[in-house]
Amino acid sequence: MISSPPKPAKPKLSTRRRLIDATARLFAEHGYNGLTMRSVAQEADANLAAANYHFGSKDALVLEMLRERIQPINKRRIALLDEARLRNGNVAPSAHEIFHSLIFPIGEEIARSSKSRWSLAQLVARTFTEPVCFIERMHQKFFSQIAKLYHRELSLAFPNAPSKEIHWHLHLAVSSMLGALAQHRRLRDFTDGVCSEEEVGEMINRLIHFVTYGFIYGINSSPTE
Amino acid sequence: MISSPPKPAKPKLSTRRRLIDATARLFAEHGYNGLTMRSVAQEADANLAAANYHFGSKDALVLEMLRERIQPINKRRIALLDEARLRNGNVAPSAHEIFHSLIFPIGEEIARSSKSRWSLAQLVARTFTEPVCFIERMHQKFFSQIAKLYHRELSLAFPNAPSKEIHWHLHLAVSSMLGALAQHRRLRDFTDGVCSEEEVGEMINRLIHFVTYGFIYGINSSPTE
DNA sequence: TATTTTTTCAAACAAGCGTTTTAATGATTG
DNA sequence: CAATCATTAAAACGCTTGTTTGAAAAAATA
Repeated sequence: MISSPPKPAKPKLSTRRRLIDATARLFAEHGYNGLTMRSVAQEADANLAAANYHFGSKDALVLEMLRERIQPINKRRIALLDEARLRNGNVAPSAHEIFHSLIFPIGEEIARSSKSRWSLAQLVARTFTEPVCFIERMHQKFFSQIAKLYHRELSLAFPNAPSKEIHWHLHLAVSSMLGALAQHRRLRDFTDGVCSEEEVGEMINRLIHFVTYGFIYGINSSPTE
Repeated sequence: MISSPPKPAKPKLSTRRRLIDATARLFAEHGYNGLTMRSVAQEADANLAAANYHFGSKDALVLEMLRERIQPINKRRIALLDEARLRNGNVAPSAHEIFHSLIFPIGEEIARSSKSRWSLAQLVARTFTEPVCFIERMHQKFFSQIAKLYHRELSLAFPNAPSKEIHWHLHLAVSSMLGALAQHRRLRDFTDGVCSEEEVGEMINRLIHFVTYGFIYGINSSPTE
């Protein structure tokens, strides 16, 4: 009457897919040490040995999950930067456009995954907090080149600012972004119930402005004091 | 000839003291799950059972360590706020004074503990990242009242700003502070070796300005997108 | 349909976990 | 000195961890 006969309305994704998604949820919630192969198997409704069969080890499983989540965001960042450059007639994007391209894609991704909205926020934040060695190396691989790209872009937007000051304030901007994402789920508690975690879009918009102003006015008054 | 006879130049702190300090180091580096009673005992040069004897459980040990580290910082914050209020003749402190009082004490504490400088930075950051329930409750106890204090203070400094916007931007400011502290040890990597983790004072100063500007200009352009 | 390959499953492995226990030590007090 | 206390020490307790194993099931290929 409702569901089609061949498949019971729930196609049930592949075991591999379910394992990765479960890993993302559990890694975001409990971190690397708190994530256990048994919890992954249970969350993914799979056998304990399945994860080791498909990925070889816990490390490889988490690494693959991170790669899958991070790469599209970085691609979107570069796309937004290119858009802005094109829109301005190949002139350097403004600070606001630059930080928009840096922060907005994460907001998009958080909003896209309607289930447990702030899961990705937690995940990204964890990536920067977890001290595990292979994650640090992975960071080096995934974020060092895009960090250089943004430094280059900001140098064009602020031709009079010393390179070191751009480094300093880009670091502060990225740190603010990660901190805001990491703290987002505590928003309600922290604001005494006034602000809600549901308003992801509001948060991202305010964050972009906050970071942009901090950067612009911070870099123009940096050597003094 | 050099050392006084009664004590062998190294007084060797009490077991309790060594256990707490070791807990701080290991908790900062590995988080709650990564911290093991065995590693604490080894780091503190104490017996495995000593921690359970002195504190009762792993939870109680970590809680006591956190309390000992956090309370003096919050007291210093309130003292700096009172100083500023007094200096201005009981007039509300400025945004810069407010955020100075919020952020500077952590910088002081980080600089004071010369050994492994960014240990406290990591520790404070972990406190906000770790999802363990008892830490969340502890946060509620230690930071909810001081958050209300800062909201009140900022309401006086920005009498025309809606309360909700102050909540939003105070949240962003605190998140930025924590993010910057958490990311501080990655400063060198992130800035391609240009900025060094040794310059804690520079970092704190720039952070205070960054956050102050982000708050001031963010809150004055908040409802309009 | 028969055969090969891929995937699942339950069980077991050694290692590490927080905690408890019991005995031995050290210091303090009578 | 004797006795009471606080502290340390080593060993063991269940329990959970990541990983491996070998057989069963399913899917794919011929």
